[in-house]
Amino acid sequence: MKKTETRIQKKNHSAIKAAGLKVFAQFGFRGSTLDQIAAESGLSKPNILYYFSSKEAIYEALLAQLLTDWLQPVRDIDPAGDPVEEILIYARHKLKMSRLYPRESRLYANEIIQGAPRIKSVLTGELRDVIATLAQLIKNWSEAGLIRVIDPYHLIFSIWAMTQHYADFDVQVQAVLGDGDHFDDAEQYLEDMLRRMLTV
Amino acid sequence: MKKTETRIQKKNHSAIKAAGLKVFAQFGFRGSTLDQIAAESGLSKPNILYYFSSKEAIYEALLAQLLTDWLQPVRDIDPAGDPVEEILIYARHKLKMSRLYPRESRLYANEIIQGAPRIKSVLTGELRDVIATLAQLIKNWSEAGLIRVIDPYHLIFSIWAMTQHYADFDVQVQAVLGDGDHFDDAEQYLEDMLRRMLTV
DNA sequence: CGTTAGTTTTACCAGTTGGTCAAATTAATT
DNA sequence: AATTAATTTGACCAACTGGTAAAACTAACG
Repeated sequence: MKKTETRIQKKNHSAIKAAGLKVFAQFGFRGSTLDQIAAESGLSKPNILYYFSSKEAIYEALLAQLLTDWLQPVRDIDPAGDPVEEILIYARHKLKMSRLYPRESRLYANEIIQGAPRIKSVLTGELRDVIATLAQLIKNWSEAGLIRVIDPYHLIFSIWAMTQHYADFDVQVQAVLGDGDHFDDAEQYLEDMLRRMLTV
Repeated sequence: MKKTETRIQKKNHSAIKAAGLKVFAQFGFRGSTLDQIAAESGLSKPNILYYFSSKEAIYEALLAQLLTDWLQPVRDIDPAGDPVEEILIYARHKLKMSRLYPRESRLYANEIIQGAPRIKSVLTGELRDVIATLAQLIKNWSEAGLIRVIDPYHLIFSIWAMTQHYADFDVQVQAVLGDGDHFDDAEQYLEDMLRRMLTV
C-alpha cells in the first residue's frame, strides 16, 4: 500500500498521533478538539488536516494500533507451556503495558465506556474469537488437571480489570497510596492472586 | 439550608440529574452538551439553567451524590464482625451497585480517567482517610490471625477494579460473553477469589 | 539553477457551544 | 378574582468547533 513516506511525513504523522493520544486519552473523542491536538503537537490545525483527513481519522489510527498491540500477547500464549506460567507471563505483560503506556489504556477505556461506537465490530469479532480460543485453552488445562477448575472468562476479566485499573485509575491509586510507583507491589499481589486461583 | 423545594423543583431537579447522569456517563464532562441534557430531560436549555447555574453545577451535584453513596458501605464495615464475611459483604454490595447503577460507575470512571480535576481533593482527603482506616482494620485482622497476611490496599483495589469492570466495560463483557446478565457468575468468581485470598 | 512535488500558513466558514435576558406563561396565595 | 411568586420560552450572543481553499513557502531532484 503506502510505501514512500517522506521523513517529514513520518515525523509529523507520529507527532500528531502522540499529541492525539495525549488529548484523546484524557478527554475522550468528543471532549477533544483539533485545537488541543494542534497545540500539543506544535502544528497548525490545517496542517494536521493535511496529514489526517479528519479528527476521527487520527482517533481511529490510534485505536487500530492499540487493538493490534493488545491482542498479540494473547495469541502468544503457548498451549504447550506451563499453564500457570503462561497465564502469569500474560498478566505481567499486561501490567507492564499499563505501566509503560497508561495513556493507551485510558484511550481504550474511554472508548469502551462510551459504548465502543467505533470498535464494537472488533470486539464482537476478532477480540471475541481470540478470547474464546484462550478460554477453551484454559478449560482444557483445567480438565487435564494442570490448573484448578475455574471460570476462564472471569479469570481473564479479573486480569484485565486489575492491570488496567492501575493505568486508568492512576489518579485514585496515587491519592490513596501516595505519589510514586506502585506497580511492583501490584505485580506481587497479582501474581499471588493468580497462583492461588490457579493451583489447588 | 434548602428546605422549601416546590413539587416542580423537585421533579425538574431530578429529571435534570437523571438526564445529566445518562449523558455525562457516556461522553464525559467535556463531551457532553447542555442540548443533549435538555433533549434527554425534555426541558429547554434555558429552563435547565434556571434550576442549575451551569453545566458544571449539574455535573458536580452528580459527583457529590456519588461519592457519598460509595463511601458509606466502606464505613459500614464492622470491625467486630467476621473478617471474611465483612469483606465479602462489601464486595457484593459494590458489585450490586455496578449492576444496578452502571451509569454512576461510568460517570465516576470518566472523571477519574480524566485526572479527577473536580474531586481530587476528595480523593486525597475523605477517600484516602476512609481507605486508610479500612486498610488498618484489615491489617489488624491479619495480625490477629483472622485472615491471611495480605496487602490491604491492593486487596481493596482488586475489589474495586473487578466490580467496576462489569459496569464500566460492560460493552466488552457483552461482546465476549454474549448479551445477557453475567453478574451472578461474576459474583461467584469474586467470592471464590476473595475466600482464597483471605483464608489460609 | 529551475522545476516540481510536498508542506505550511492565512483567512475564512457554517454549525455548535454554554450561557443571558426579557417577555410570556403558569402556579400558588390571599 | 386579583396579586404575587415561580416557571418556561424565544430570541439572541460571543466563543469555539471541525473543516476548507488558495496562496505562500520549502525541500528534492534533475
